[in-house]
Amino acid sequence: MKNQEIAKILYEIAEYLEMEGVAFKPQAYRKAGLELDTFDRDIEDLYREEGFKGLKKIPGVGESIAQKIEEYLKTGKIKYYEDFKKKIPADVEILTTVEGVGPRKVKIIFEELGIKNLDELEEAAKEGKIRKLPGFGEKTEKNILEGIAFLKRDKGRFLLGEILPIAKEVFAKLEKSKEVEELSMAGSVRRMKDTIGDLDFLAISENPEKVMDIFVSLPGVVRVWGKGATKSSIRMSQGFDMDIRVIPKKSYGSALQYFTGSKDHNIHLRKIAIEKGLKLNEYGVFKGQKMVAGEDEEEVYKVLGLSWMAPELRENTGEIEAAIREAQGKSNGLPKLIDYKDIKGDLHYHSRWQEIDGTPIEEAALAARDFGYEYIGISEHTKTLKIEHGLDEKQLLHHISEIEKINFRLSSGGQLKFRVLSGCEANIMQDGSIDIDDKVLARLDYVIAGVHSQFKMPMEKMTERIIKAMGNPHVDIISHPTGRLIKKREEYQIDVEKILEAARETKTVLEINSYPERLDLKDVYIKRAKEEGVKMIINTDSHNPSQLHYIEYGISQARRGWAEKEDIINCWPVEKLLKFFNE
DNA sequence: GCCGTTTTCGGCCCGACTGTTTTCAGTCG
Repeated sequence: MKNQEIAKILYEIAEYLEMEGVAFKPQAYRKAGLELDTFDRDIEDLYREEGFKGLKKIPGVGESIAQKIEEYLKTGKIKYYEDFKKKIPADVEILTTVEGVGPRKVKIIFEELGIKNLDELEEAAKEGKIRKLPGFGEKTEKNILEGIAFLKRDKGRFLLGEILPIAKEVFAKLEKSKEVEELSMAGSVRRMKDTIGDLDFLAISENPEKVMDIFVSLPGVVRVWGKGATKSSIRMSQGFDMDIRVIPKKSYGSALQYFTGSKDHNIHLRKIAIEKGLKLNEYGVFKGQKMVAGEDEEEVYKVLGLSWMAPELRENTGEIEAAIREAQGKSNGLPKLIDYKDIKGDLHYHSRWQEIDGTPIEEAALAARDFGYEYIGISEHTKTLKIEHGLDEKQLLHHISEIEKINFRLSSGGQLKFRVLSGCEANIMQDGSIDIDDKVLARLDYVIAGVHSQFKMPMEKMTERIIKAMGNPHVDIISHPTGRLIKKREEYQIDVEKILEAARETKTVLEINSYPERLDLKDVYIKRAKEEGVKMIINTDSHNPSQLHYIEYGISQARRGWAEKEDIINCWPVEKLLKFFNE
């Protein structure tokens, strides 16, 4: 589809227009780009069938942008855009990712020094050339160098699983202070996004300056970016930034709403406020001079005609419309999201057969019981995954009998209602076959299958491969279905829609893997799976008991994907689960 | 450049902070 190609060009035109200091046009191009990016029809089909008039039906696309899209579809180029590139041949997209550098600054550094990319910018900054430019100074130059170093090191974002534990620690420390009356996390960490740029905290305090003092002297602070009366910003030793704002009590709810975002959610919400003759900002909802809501987040949504919704939903992907329907008592309102306490067991646990880092089955079972679960499934790797000491058929049969013994031991005395299930995580071979004999698969309580080799197959082949595995009657679950490793490895090339269709037909469950660098399925696919009626399971892929808590990350992604309790099969009791697998 | 039950012109989300300037532009969230 050319939708994304054209969207990208529209975004870039927006940046160029911003460089020129043109008002309002950048927003228009950005809006059209966003609409095209998320448009569910192939733009070429649309143009073929409905022509120029069809293009103008896309929201945000009018006469002028439609002409440019038409030009691209006919010639593969847009002259307006090519002219910009010729005039300013700098990589705007990359350069503006540097903290403190926006389109206007890119224009200046290009026109004065001919800088086109990050390396050239870094060199010029090191040579002290940047500080001499109009509107720049020593500090800006230093910030640019630090910004580039940061980008090079971490690409600017951190895994939810890296950040959340630290966030909770900092939260506990700040909360203990007498000066802090009320404290919340905000931003992407409150929305539980899979990666986090920085951490945002909001507080109520009689003594904001003291809170700022405490904040900038937290352990682990390596730099103070700024310290104002109500806002401070710091860099932590782990490399990420944290912000705090002290908010007046009467505005706390609207500030929480505002700083939780997402940005797109907020823009949409503000437009609704305007339509109602209200003004929404971080200080409250106002009718003229009069404040009509602000202290309580739920009230802020209510006066705008919406029901309150969980932060995980706030991505402007339909939750606002759903919250309006909810508030009006209509059907098709907000989803009743799976709760963080709804999971009854974990079916993806690797134990001692791996020898390297696994722990024995019984230890895992007791840990899972203490974690509050009713069951745990031990799913060892299988034989073709040599590096993980995968089990062969004979060892799998031994695995089953050992689990039977453990279940017997755990239930003797009769007081313990806990069950260990025997499973495996078998390999989907290149041709879609499973590396373990069907007769042995049939003896297990359940079978997970996953792709662990040959990741770089063409889309058609990879899709076929996984669909064939789902067709095996013994395969119940597909683990980490897209294979992504956040910041490390792209998804496999697969046709997600076809996979969903096959999963529904074969009643195969798709895993939501909670491992911090996986979170696979990701939120948008979870939402699609739910819409298609495909069942999912949230597993941790733990290799020892201390990883069982990863389940929180998986649940958060499920919530971001609008999943409800009935969509997730490990919210079920064990009998229902086993019956489902047997069918 | 787009849009419209405030409709074909006039408005578009908006406030805080930094670093530069000497009253404010640029960037960020």
